[in-house]
Amino acid sequence: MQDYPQLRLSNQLCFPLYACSKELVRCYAPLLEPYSLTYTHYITMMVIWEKGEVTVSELGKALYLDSGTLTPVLKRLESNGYIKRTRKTNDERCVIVTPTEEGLALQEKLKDVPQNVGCCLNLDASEAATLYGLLYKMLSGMR
Amino acid sequence: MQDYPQLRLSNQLCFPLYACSKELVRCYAPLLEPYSLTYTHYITMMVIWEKGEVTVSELGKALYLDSGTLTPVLKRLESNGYIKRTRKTNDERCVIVTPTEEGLALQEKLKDVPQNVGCCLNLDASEAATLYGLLYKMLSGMR
DNA sequence: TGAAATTAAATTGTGCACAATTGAATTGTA
DNA sequence: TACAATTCAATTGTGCACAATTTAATTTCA
Repeated sequence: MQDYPQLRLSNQLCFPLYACSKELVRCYAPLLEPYSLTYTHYITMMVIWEKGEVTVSELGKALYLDSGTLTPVLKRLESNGYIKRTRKTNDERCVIVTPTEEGLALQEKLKDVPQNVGCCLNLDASEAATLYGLLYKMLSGMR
Repeated sequence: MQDYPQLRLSNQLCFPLYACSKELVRCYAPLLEPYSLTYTHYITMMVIWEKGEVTVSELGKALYLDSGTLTPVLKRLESNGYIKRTRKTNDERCVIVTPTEEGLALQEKLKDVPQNVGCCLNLDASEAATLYGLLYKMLSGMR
């Protein structure tokens, strides 16, 4: 049946990447759900916390997401009271996203999430660092 | 704005994993599209080629997917003529998936896909092997 | 200056992914 | 043997992700 070894699932690099990513996102769900956040909301908030104010396209570059994904995500974050969306006064095309007080307060509530997820990772610190480096190296060649 | 360093995007291991996975799936799209396949179809066919015949739940275990995802994927693979779906005669609950001639013939057509994707990876063989090992180690602790 | 080109975000349409539920078949066991 | 529990796939509902298109604002430049 299997004519080419390179077409075996166990010979793919892409597959464990795909599976790990999904499983890891699933680990976050129960930790974020109490705040009505999904994983995508969570990483979006990270960029907003860091930059203070950011346009949709800047968010897209940071997160590798386009407006088709971000627009509904941002609408929901806004309706949940975590962010404000306004237009730039000197360029009405751009939407500026800023955190609300409640959005900033999320940091305190979520500060233990990374550690809690890290625990179910089965990697030691040095392995995690190696993995991190390889993933960013790979990413750098892909866009 | 950023009160906790552990909540910075650049301090997450999950994020490059998530981004890499998405970008890599995107690399496959143009290579698979001529055969009306998505990435999910492609990895599903890999398991079918390898096992020759396989139930939906076996596919789910191999691919980390549930029937909610697989049922529509398998229906489409069937309507495209790549697989057959039948019920086990001794257990009518189970659906058995087998490749058609056309489904088997896909292997020849797709045999260069792994190499073509591998080229845009920016990793040498030893780095890829390290990454592979770490991802499977991580996966092993997650389910 | 004014038309063409570009840019930004939103919209539309398709498909994946998963939780939860359903319904049918099978298995376990009292 | 009957009935409860389990298993399997399908269904339902929600949300992400992305390609392609649209609409509006801005910029370029003839």
